[in-house]
This record gives sequence, C-alpha cells and structure tokens, in this order.
Amino acid sequence: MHPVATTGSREMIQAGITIGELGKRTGVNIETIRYYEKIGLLTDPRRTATGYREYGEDHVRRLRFIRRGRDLGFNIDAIRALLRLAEHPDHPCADADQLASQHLAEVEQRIADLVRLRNGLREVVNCQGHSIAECRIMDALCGDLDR
Amino acid sequence: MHPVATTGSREMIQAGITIGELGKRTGVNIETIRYYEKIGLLTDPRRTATGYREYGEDHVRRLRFIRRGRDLGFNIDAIRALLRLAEHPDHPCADADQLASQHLAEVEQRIADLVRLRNGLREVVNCQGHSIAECRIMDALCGDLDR
DNA sequence: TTGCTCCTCACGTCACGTGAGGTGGC
DNA sequence: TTGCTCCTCACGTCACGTGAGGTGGC
Repeated sequence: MHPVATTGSREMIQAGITIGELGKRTGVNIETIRYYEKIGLLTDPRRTATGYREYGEDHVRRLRFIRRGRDLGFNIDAIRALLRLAEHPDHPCADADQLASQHLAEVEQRIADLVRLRNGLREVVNCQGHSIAECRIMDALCGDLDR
Repeated sequence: MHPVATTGSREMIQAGITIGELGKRTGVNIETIRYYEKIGLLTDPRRTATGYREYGEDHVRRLRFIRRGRDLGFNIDAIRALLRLAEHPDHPCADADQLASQHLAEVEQRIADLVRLRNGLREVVNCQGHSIAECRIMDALCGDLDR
C-alpha cells in the first residue's frame, strides 16, 4: 500500500540511479540529498568501484516522501517519525494524525503571529508625513507610551 | 522630536546604567545587548575602571527603538537603516515608508505561503482512517500523481 | 583533450541563547 | 564569606547552499 519504507529488501540488480538523476526526479538539490544521507534520513546507497552513489527506485520513493513532507512544512524530526510510521501499514493512523494536527496548530500559530505583525505594520505604513520628524513609522519605533 | 540617534553628544556626568538594568528597562536579554554592541548596532558604552559597561539614557532610547523594530519583524539591516534615517529628522519620510512597505509586503508573502500550507494540512488532518495503510496523511506523502 | 558529473570537507546563514570559566562589588 | 552581577569567548541552533579543491567517465 505504502511501500516507501521497504528499503532494498529484495532489490533487483538494476542500473543504479546517479545522484544527479535522483535530484532531477525528486526536485531535491544534490547537496541536500547528501545531507539527508549524512543525518541518516536517507539510507546509504551502494557505491560504484569509483565511489559514485547508486540509488534504486526505493530511494526515489523515500526521497519523494521526504520532499513532500518538507513541502508541508514538517521538520526533519517529524519526517523521521512519519517515515517510521510508514513502515507499519497495519498500525492505527492516529499517530500520524497526531503529528499532522500538532504541526497544523503550529502553522496556525505562526500565521496568527504574522497577522498581528502585519496589522501593526499596516497602521504605520503609507505615512505621508513630510519629514522623519513627523513620521508615523518613527513614532512607532520611538514612542514612549507603550511598553 | 525623535532623539534616538543623538548618541552621547552632550552627555552629563550621570550614574551609569548597568547592562542588567538596561536589559530590564528595555526587555532585551543581556547577551543580546552585547551582541548588538558587537555588530555595531548599539554604540559602545563607557566602562568603569573594572571593565563594567555603563550606559546612559540615550542607550535606553536607542535600544528601545531597536527592540520595537525587531518586534515589528524588521531584520537587523533594516533597523540599521531606520536608525540612520532617525538621525535626519529633516529628511523626507519616504525612505522610511519605503522600508516599512517592503517589509509589509514580505510579511504578507509569508502569510500567504503559510496559509497555503495550512490549507494543505487541513485537507489531510483528522483522517479517521483505521490504519496507516488507509491514511490520508500517508497518501499525501506517498502519492504518485502530483509532482 | 574537453566538459560534465561526481567526490569530500569546511564554512556561512540569521539573530541570537547557553554554557564554561573566571572576576568584581556590596 | 556569600551570592549576585558582571566579564569574555566558543559553540549550538535549523536545514540546508555555496565554494574550494580534486577526480572519474564518455
């Protein structure tokens, strides 16, 4: 069903995918791929005799999974957890939902913070004052009243 | 009018403000104050014979300015520019407005990005699937269709 | 031989916060 | 003497991207 986590168990002898190809197929920067390998997010690929990395289709799936997770704003730790969950298709879905719900709450919090910021900025922008001395923006920064 | 930038020109002999007091009066962490000094955002204070920093009221005003700027989300470079502008109260206000407008546009862009993220998350959250294998979240991460 | 890709490793990012190890002031 | 504040300096943060310097493959 979700074969992302099956890493090379019955891997056929196949033409290895170079890191450049993998990058193109997943939209992930080559250095980022190496970085994911270094931090253990992507399993170490085989190497050619000359040290070139050779990837398989399972790597493509796994890296796409990571990339989509990042696109959804999950941090590396959350993606690690999601990848572990993907290895147990029979487990209940609740843990994944918990992760996603918590992340959603954080995103909503960040939006709320930024909206407050935006409203504050909108109040001072388009000042039309004639000089710095009578500028709303400067008033907001120098003001003695609040705080 | 906006005396933030007048740094110690006719400073009276006054009891120096310690870094701890300055931190309390401005709500800025002590190490952050030292950091602002290191990067030249806050002017170097006098020192006592034993090396303790001694601040004046002008430092309090300047640091409050910086703090309010950070609260409005301006980065250090923008605050540097705003401080320079504050030194010229007779200059037109347009430059300050330009800085604030551009910052506002960036904030609005970040909000828009996060709202897209949020909507994407809302579509997969509260999955109610009974297992990972039939989980909407996992579908979104593994899916072959999009991208 | 010429480019293109690949390799490793170190450093920079942004605005700080934390921690180590030490000293001054009441 | 005891804490409290102060001092400097180095390192960690988050997820990478860039750049140096070098080598393999067609």
